[in-house]
Amino acid sequence: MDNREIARLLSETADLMEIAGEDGFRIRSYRNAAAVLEGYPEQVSAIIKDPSKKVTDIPGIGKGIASALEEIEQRGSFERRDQMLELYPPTALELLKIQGLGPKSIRTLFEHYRVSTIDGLERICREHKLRELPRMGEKLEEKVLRSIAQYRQRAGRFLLSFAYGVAEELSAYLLELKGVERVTPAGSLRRGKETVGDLDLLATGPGAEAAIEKFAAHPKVHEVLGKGPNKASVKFGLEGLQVDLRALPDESYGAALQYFTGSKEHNINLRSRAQKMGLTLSEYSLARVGSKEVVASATEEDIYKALGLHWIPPELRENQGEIEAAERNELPHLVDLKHIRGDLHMHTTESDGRATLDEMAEAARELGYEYIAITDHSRRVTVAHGLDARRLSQQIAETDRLNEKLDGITVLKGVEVDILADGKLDLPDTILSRLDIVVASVHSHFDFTAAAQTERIIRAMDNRHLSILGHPTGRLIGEREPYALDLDRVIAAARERGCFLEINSQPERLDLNDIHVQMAKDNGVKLAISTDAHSTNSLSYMRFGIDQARRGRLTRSDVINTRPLAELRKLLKR
DNA sequence: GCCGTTTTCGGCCCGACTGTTTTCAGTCG
Repeated sequence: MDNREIARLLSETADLMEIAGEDGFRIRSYRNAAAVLEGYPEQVSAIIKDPSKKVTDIPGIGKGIASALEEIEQRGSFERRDQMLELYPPTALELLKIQGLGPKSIRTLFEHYRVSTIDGLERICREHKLRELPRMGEKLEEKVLRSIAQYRQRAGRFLLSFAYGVAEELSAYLLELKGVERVTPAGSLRRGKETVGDLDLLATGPGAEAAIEKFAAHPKVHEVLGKGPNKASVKFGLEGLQVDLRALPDESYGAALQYFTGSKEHNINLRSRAQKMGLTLSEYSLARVGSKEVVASATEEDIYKALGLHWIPPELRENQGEIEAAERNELPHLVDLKHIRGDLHMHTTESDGRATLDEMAEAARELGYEYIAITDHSRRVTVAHGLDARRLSQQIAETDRLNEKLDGITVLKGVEVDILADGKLDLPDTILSRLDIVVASVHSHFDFTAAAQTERIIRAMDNRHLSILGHPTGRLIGEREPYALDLDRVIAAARERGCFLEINSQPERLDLNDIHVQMAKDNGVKLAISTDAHSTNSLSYMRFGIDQARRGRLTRSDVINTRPLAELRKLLKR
């Protein structure tokens, strides 16, 4: 079992322990261990097998969890988890996803009504029986019903980052076979959608058919939905992501890649275009109607070219005018990961990050960045141990010292300052004025009306120290809806004031989304693509922000952190 | 359950808000 799956077992157990009402600190230990393992560079299973190493050397892993890890390695579970699952069915964990319900309420619900499923919960609410429980009432019933509806809408979708991880793991696994030359993800993953329903992989080479067998035999495949000589479809991992693998001859690789990348609407449009030209487009080839002579099939470029089009980047294939733009050679030159010169939003151990200032700077230097900005939380976010003016002032001094000894990268002084309920910023101007960059974000009062929330944010932007509005809609994919906001007004206000908007690359945030990104661009507002990293590992989230930016049609010049440092500094002055 | 130590037990980021209550538990971040 890999670290990610182990982390999942630990954090699920922690959730169940919370429902069972166990000691909070013990629960925190399990959560902490899960978080550490998720980002740990070395596989736990390898450490266990290596007699010269100890899992207890991993910070956050002591004797207790070490023995749980050994048990997991041997039999895929551990005693405490089994005990918990005897008390509460695993479906109870799903209830934690419903806003307004926490572990205590779930326990009460289970004790009174034996309810542990979403369907059961919905019935209890509809029958007005939730309000009969202690400390619950009518408003909670309504809130829960709303939340259940939202939960159902998003069920069955997986975060882009998760699908990327599975695609990489399976590609590496299949490429071990001699004769497998290429394994390429298609579908919504290739289009960079923020969530994907299933994963499509294409394999080519003389050994591609053997890859189908190897694929179905992967240790993490727990159900084979179908398998033939050229295609297999499976449920993968504990999470049950559906993965389809297709073996293809080299000569039809381009046609297949085009076909399976979609979107469906893009392909329909493309096929009707082919028809008008006396051609027919399928997953095997672009061919002449009648003679069946193949016109193009080996590469996507050949196919688009034969249809009189420039090649269209996958992120644009949504039938939103991209085919017409390709015909007129008016496709935007999309921003690319390699254009990014720095990262403008990240945290350190001073607030809720896991790495120190020095470690973050070093990791960024290894990524080849020219600059980064350190933006720890401000004091209002007490849970994150936010900085007050005094501590921020110390960090400024420390950053100055670091810059003197650092070679090849510049660390910009910054903060992620909280936008308070009234639109004021959480730190005085006297300290903000000493910074290179101020990211300002909303972390509270998500329930304001759209008018009030919009006013609040625009008032924050009135502060001339504000450089970038962080994660502007506050959504968490699969967990929390964006707050009500008049984004048109926010964008207009940003343009008038010379503020920038953020694309937050955290896989569950990714806001602004593609539509909003394009709105900003169309209204002349530039964006920053930032990772909001809380560890050195998560600096790599940049790719997800880039995907979102590309879907929003951004070019290099639309993105401020593609600029050299001197230019960026000029842009940051208001 | 982990960590760190004045080495064997005490501390572990906690404040704001909400809906339910009559004084606060539970949720959220």
